[in-house]
Amino acid sequence: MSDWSKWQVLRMVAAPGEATLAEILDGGQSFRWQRNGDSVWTGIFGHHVVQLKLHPEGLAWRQPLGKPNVAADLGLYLDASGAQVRAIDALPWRSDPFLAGALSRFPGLRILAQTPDEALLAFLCSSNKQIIQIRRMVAALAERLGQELAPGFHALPDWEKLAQADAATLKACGLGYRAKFIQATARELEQRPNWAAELGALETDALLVELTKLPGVGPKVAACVALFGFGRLESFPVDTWIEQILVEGYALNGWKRTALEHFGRAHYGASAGLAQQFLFAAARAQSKKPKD
DNA sequence: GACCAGGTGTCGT
DNA sequence: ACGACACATGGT
Repeated sequence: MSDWSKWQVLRMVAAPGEATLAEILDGGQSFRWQRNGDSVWTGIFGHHVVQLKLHPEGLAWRQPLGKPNVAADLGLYLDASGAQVRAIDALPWRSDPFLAGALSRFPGLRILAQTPDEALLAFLCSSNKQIIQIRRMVAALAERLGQELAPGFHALPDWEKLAQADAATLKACGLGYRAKFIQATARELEQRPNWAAELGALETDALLVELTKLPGVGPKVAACVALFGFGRLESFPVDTWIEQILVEGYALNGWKRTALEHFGRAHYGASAGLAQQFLFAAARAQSKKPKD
């Protein structure tokens, strides 16, 4: 265990409450956060280790002693300035009661500003897995191959490290058949240390095309990497949850995933990905309730 | 033991 | 282009 700094306050526009904070940190966009006993969250973003807890004006945070101050980076990561509040207001909730219902359930919900590398590695692990299992795979990769940032806390490994990892190590991370996708993508990207900047210069549709060329990256993973890693709020990932909730909410029986992705981007517009995050949260909350 | 999991790649038609 | 199936592993 580390020694921690004093708690400090990060002021936030649209500060989240307890349920929304849980959805932000453990709702399937990032897989690097864990809830400790007393509603304290411990997580890693970039090369920073942080603890968070609720605060009326935003969030309280602290970090291991002796590290560069994370306040500025944390504010960007959590969109403390509330840029996404305006993007949410631009969604068509005034004419769409179904969307309005989802938005009202999780006030303060937002997209975290992960790095492209983190989003790509995590969502390469995501296919055909539950969120808790993805988190364990990512944690295992960090622990075995990532740089130690503070006692017991590891950054994610870079692509070079992943490309060089032996099969036994990857197998021990519980990746299953995803191990070969991760290694193949790592071997491409270790040759392209500037890949994120290169792809980041592209328009979103071109970005999606390029991401899909990587082994193990199909339409859904590409959309997640664009949304969560490159901050493309118009990107609209369609997974089993979104498929189900769109079909039910808009009576789109028989629509396939590519068609639903087009529907989402056309109907929700420039911040369709944000709408997606609220719908995803609402769908999962619904399924946890007892059956009616 | 069967079924499913924030899908993708590969094969049939 | 569309549908079915295999894929590794573990259980919100």
